Amino acid sequence: MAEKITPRDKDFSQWYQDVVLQARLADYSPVKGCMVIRPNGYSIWEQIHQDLDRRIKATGAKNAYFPLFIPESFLKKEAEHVEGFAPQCAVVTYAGAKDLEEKLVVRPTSETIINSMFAKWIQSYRDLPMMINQWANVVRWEMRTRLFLRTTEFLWQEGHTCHATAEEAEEEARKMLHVYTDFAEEVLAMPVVPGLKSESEKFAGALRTYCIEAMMQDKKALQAGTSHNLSTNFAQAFDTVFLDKDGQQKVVHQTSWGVSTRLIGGMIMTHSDDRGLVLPPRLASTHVAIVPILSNANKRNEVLAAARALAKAIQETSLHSQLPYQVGVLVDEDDTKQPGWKFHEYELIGVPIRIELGPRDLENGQVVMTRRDWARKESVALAGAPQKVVNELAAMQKDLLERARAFRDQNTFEIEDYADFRKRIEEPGGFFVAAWCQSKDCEAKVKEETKATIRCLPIGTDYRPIPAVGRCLACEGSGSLVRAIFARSY
RNA sequence: CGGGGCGUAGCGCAGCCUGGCUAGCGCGCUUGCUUGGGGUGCAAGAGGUCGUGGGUUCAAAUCCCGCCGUCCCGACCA
Repeated sequence: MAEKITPRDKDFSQWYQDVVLQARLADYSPVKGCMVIRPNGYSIWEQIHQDLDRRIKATGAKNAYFPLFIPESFLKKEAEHVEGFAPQCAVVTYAGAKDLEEKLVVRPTSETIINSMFAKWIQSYRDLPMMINQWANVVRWEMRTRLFLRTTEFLWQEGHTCHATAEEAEEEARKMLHVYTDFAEEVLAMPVVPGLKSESEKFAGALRTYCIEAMMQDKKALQAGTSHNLSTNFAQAFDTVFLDKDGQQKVVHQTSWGVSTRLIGGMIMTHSDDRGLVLPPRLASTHVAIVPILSNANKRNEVLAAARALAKAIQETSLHSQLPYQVGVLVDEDDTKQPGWKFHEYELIGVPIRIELGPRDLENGQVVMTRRDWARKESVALAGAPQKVVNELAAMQKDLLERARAFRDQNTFEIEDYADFRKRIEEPGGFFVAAWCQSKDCEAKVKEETKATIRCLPIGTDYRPIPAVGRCLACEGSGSLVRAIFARSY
């Protein structure tokens, strides 16, 4: 069933696609650029949804749902917004067997339609802050698509908040940046750099955009989440005003923030290897696959009984453990497949821990255990196996993050000389931290000449870009320098 | 929209350059036996309008032209 995986050294992009397809996470649909998420892939999204939803609610946001269709006029109310999104919108012009009086945009994001309701719901400062989140699908007609990373239709979570003051809105945008940073690192085991987008890279309609940027195994960057301070841009366009304590009519200050199914792609490109998917335990639904070795017909029932008892013991032990999830254990009793076949299969789909249990083990009172991110097998006493599983699941979650962080740090370089930069962005590649004079021209020049963009401006404890000394990477000027991460990206 | 590749069995491909015999191979599938601690082995089977339309020719999977589909690279990507 499963073909051999294309070696990564040939073509990372092809390797990535193979992992997605062969681990049966997703397929392309008949509609170009649209993705069918298979059960294997969707269960990962369910874990993300469940965990992140809890974190979002903890900030006070409430879930709601807004329509898929947005009247075209709504989108046009905010000038920068429509300019940024119009080229990639899908628009319904004909429905109910006739041409529509007003065209309907299939939402590329929901700022406008949500603001149309905010304007009705918000009357006084007592209604603030208003914090709404929705889990939904959006459509963006990109020219080029990639499974999970950039699909025509994708699933995401988008939060939209209204606040009485600019300070509160800014605080909210920063708070969500933290939520995303913690989530990416704790759950996806994907280290990220939190920072600010440059003017040219920020969200269309935002005052400023915070983001988290991750490094993939080919050393390219991936934007993994964004949190925008929208200031009053949309509120002014939609007349979202409130009566403040001082009796004055004021415009609300807003934020929006979101992450998408792209996180799944990022997680794959961070951890997986040539044998297939590597799933951080917190994203797995099956954490342990027990493969009973049924070679000996006389011992068959004994082996099966031991395997089932072990599964039960693991689940029970995990209930009393510190693990923040319930451990899923599978006993693979299918005897139309050989053990070797099963080993490959569970590696392909990324089951974190595999246990072999056969007649030989029963005699010795042990099992053979291996972790998906190990190259070795270990013999473990049967009695101690459940605790060992719990320990290794926790350790694997930690190890994956640390390994990815070490990889990123090893491939992040300080750089000053532009000629040197042009050489090294090609080979070996990576993140390049350099001084930037904050001019659009310098940013554009670098992009034009090297295909590298400013992924983000790392921020200090004051959330502002970190001042730099020396000279701008591109123009060698020495005025108003900040540190910027330059990299090629997805 | 540009540049390139590919379309032959469910999947992956060879054959094409240099036209010709019954269109092949691997995996998968079916049946039986065997095997089972890293994708067991053996045997017998099923499965193909060679993407599509036209042209050249005694003869086209193979040569020529159009079209369609698909993938990669680029442009695009809050």
